[in-house]
Amino acid sequence: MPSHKSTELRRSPQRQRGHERVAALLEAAGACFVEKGYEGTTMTEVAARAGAAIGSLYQFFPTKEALANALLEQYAQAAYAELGKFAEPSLNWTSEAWAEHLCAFLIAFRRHHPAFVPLVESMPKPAADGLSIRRRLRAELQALLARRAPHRSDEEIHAAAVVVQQMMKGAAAIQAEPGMPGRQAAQAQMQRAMQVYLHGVFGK
Amino acid sequence: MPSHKSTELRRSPQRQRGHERVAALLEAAGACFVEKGYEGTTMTEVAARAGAAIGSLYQFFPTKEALANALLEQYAQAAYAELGKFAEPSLNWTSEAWAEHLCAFLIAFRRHHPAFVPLVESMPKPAADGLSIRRRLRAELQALLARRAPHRSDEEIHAAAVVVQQMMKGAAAIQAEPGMPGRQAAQAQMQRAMQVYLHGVFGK
Amino acid sequence: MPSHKSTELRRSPQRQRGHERVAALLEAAGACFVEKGYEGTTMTEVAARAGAAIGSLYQFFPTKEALANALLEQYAQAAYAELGKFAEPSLNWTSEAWAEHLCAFLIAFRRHHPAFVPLVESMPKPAADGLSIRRRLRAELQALLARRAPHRSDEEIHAAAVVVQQMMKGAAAIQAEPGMPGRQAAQAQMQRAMQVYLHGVFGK
Amino acid sequence: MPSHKSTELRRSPQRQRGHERVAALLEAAGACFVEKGYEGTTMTEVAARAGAAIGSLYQFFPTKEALANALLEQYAQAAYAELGKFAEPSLNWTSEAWAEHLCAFLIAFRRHHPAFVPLVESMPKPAADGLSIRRRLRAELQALLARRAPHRSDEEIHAAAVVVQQMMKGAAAIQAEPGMPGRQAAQAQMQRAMQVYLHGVFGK
DNA sequence: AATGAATGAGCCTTCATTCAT
DNA sequence: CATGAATGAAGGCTCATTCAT
Repeated sequence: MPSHKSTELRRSPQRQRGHERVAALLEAAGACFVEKGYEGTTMTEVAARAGAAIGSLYQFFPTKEALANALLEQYAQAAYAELGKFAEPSLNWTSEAWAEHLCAFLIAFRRHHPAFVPLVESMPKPAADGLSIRRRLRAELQALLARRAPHRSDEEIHAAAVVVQQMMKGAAAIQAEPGMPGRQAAQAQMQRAMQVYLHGVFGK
Repeated sequence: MPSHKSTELRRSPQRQRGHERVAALLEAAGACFVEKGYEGTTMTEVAARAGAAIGSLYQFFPTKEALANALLEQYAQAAYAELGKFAEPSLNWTSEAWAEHLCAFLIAFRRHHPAFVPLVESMPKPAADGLSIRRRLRAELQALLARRAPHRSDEEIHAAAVVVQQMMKGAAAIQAEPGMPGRQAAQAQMQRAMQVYLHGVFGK
Repeated sequence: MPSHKSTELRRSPQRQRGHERVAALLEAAGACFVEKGYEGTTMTEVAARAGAAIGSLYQFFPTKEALANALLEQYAQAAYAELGKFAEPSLNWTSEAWAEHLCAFLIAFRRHHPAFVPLVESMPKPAADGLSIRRRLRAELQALLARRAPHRSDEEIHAAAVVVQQMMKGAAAIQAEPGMPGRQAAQAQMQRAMQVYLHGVFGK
Repeated sequence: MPSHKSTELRRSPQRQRGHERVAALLEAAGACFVEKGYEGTTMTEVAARAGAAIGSLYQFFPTKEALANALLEQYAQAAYAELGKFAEPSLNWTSEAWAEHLCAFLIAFRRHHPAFVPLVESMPKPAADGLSIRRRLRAELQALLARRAPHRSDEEIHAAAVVVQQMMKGAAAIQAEPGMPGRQAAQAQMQRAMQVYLHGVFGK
């Protein structure tokens, strides 16, 4: 088996296919987790859904848990990146804008990554790897708030971040509830509650 | 109007011994669900933990799902009863008192019934029997708020109930987070957020 | 607890109830066996169907097998009695009458005791108690034929009894087949085949 | 037109090893069904008897029922093929030859596939897939008879096929009865009865 | 005698994971 | 790297039968 000089090019298409495979597998996994939850999802089904053999799946993800964590990590990166975009503009936002953007952010995030909540809720061990996603997002939130309200102590900012995060979850939960009668109104109220709260935090 | 199969006991205990057994089984189930979640809990282990044979467990609960639903129903009854006690006194409460009592209520409820959240979150089908617990509690909340703020329309009250419920969940979530640094402060802030919101609802 | 002189009368109602119980249990068992077969029938269901407690059932029938055998024995008695009625009149029957009566007999028997076939076919051990029903009926058939064709040797009569019995089963099977197109015609042909055969047996 | 679930293999073997496994499993299943009947047979035992793990068995047969149906289908194919061989030669057979061949056919079939009868008799649902084996064989018989007795109407041929099939069963039943005294003679008589009947059908 | 709770061996089936090809 | 057969521990559930009340 002679190896020419451009070995890397030779393997490139292989890597290419590898990436596609991994992407397909993660996507299939996401779909399964949404529909069946963590326990209800079988490795066999994930593989089948991605058009891959079960052996292939295990070549990339040594464990079901690893598969789930990879998905979670992917989501975390996306969330982190998205939230990071708020750094600059948020300095000038009113409390209304803050509430609006934060709520919209989590709602959109959950829509784009529908497997996130089911996975977090149904996994046996809540992602022991490093800091949990929620903790990481809270830290980011904290940094955002700190820049906007520099007169507040670290403790105050931390508490505010915690509260705001819970309210974001509330907003997202309202959004997700299927067939709720006055969802629009409730959603608006939730957002208003956050705005009022932030007003107090930012205010003189 | 026969009650739903999934909540029903296969046979209701008709002797002294039977009632004791059922109670012991439910308690054991609760403990297991807390520790392992729904899927992670084994019928065999539940039975063993209750000092009963596996067959005895199935004598009363035809299915693992039925067992979980029975537990959930029990919790629902307890929550409903507890919240009902607020009916009278809440008429004179300030918004501070409302926030305090509501937060304390859910925190205490979760402490007394630790299996509630894990069960709700990890069960495959979120308790299809009748109205879900959360919906039922929301209705109760709505009734409470309606009496306190009679000048608000039904829609406004409903939205407020939804928001308050989410904030209660937020408070409970903060309380439950293990080893969070400034939990006290965050908790206080969460409660304050609810108070401020309710103040607006109850209006001048 | 004073026992007066007429103890028997005292107990009579009890015996009466006992008989009713047994009858009800056997009937319930028959119905279950028809619908579910031997293995598919549960002692619990039999008891429930008879409006009795499971313990009651076991008071009369120590075993599921015993229950089935009791039923079978009951059927055997009925069949035996019925066939016995042919002894006198059959001496003057033509071969047509023989074929007609014999076919009609088994068909009627199966209609009146629908559990018979399912039970015989689905029981693990084909009723080891004494001679099997089929063997007993064959003996009776043999006796009947022997009186009608005294010029035939025992061996000939035995073979004829075997053949006739199989043809009776054939006729009954045809009758039982649900929704067969030309059942009437097939039935008639089966009967005719038996008649032709018997004609040969009886013939000079 | 996807074939019925109950007969289908969960996955068809795609490698050498797979085919061997399936064959071994079917054979083991046959042996078990003969000895214990459908209900009495354990999947575990089938697997063990085939020298396979329980998981391997389920890799190919998703259900105990599917396993039994696969076996039945295999038998049906064999019977069909065998009976098909009669097409040509049977045109010149005498009624004696017909009776002899037909009886011999079923007897040989049952000897070669001893699981057939126990399976048919002890399965809960008599093989709902497509036409039952018996119905299929009857159709084949009908075709055979139609060619030999073209002067008979369809109705007559159908009835004859039904009757002949029952007599074949009778012959096989006699053959199968263990330790019957004059089996040879009875067998001969059964065959003779069929011959006489066919003589009438064929005769002008 | 009647009742119904108790028992536990055993059944069918699933599924994460491994490994030979 | 891909493939798919192999593995077997474990889980949910059934049911004939026993026994205390």
